[in-house]
Amino acid sequence: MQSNPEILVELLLHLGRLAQTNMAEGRSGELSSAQWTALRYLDMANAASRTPSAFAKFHGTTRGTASQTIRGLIKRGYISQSRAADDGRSMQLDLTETARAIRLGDPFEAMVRAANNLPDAMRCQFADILRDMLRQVGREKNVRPFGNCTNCYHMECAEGATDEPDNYACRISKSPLCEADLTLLCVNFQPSSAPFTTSATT
Amino acid sequence: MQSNPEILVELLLHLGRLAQTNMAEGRSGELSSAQWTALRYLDMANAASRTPSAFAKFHGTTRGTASQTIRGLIKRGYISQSRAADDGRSMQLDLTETARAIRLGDPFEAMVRAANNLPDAMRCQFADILRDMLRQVGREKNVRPFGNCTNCYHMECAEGATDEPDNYACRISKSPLCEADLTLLCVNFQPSSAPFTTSATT
DNA sequence: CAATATAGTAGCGTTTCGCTATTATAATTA
DNA sequence: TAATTATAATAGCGAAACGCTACTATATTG
Repeated sequence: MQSNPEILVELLLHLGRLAQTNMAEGRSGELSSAQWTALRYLDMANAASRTPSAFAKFHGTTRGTASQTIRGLIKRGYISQSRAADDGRSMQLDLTETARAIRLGDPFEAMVRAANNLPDAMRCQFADILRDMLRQVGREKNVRPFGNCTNCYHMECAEGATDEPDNYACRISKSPLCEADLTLLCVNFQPSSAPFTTSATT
Repeated sequence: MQSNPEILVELLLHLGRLAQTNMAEGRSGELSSAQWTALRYLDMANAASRTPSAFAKFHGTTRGTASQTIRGLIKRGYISQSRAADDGRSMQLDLTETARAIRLGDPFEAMVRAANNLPDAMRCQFADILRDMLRQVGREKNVRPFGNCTNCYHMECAEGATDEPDNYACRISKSPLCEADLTLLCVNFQPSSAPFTTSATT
């Protein structure tokens, strides 16, 4: 009935606020909104993207702030930190088992349940619309999108390829991709259809 | 294609973050995210709801924080403050003309443009889904919904009513409603179908 | 008229976040 | 190979946001 775009966006923001706050406990003893976001991100990102810098890009903040957010999680034992194998500057971040356990208490889960209650078709369309808007807003604000290998410009098929996942490789990391990698977020993602113009390099 | 609910919610949060930050200017000289939200809220709310307390409820924060957010806007001349006519404790907040002018620079407008680009039917469905999820999450987190008179439990028709808007009245404010009021957000909103159980009274 | 509830605000401390170095490692080039 | 430039991470500082606890003023209720 109502299709006023301003109200629509306000609804979306309202939902976003609601998803990040846990009314019950006044944030006491719990993690901050930024820290929950970091945990979720690290759970969704491939190895090359589990670094403070990549999270900073994802979260739209500075490396300094990201580093600080992560420090708190390390102190609490939710993240383990190690030097990256291929790049001595990078820190490799990984969720600990404790972190996976508390993920269930993420205030964001209430919204996951709500999304699960939607009929399948509606949920698919919902996701499509969100992706479309994200693309539009991202272009306007010069923010690089995140995505996974399945439709990434940098993915290539080995010659004489069959459908075996082992036959896929990434031109950036110069390494073959295992099946699990294909669905994980990657900081190097480039939409295969329309390569992104990196005009805004900070 | 993908309908993983977790990714869907993450998309939504990502979009919300993007909508609230202006990448160009490093937040300098501009308003905070909370302050933009206050300006938008005050522009959408009816007179009875343009108070610090009502905004605090809407924004999911405390009266103290809301008061502080608003203080900054008053200092900058974006909000005028006066005693409410019917309740001597309440402060009546109103946007100034200056505020309406700068509303155009709200980082949130990029998303309004994106929403506007959606086909009409899709935008309507999008809004419906958002409302549905808001209802679900709100119920789970015990947050009262905001809405307008059009489907509010407290609205009543005068006897022998025609379709003239003058014939509507609000049982809470005990006053007739002018046409403009009908579409504005109200802190006293109660869904007409399923009255909300106010079990969580702070 | 007394007791209780609500609206708003001030003040304090904590936390978050952005910004500016600074250090360490990679990549590039002379 | 040596020098230069770029990138990753972090420390430290300051500003701002936020929650919490009074406290005052006005309404409402018994």
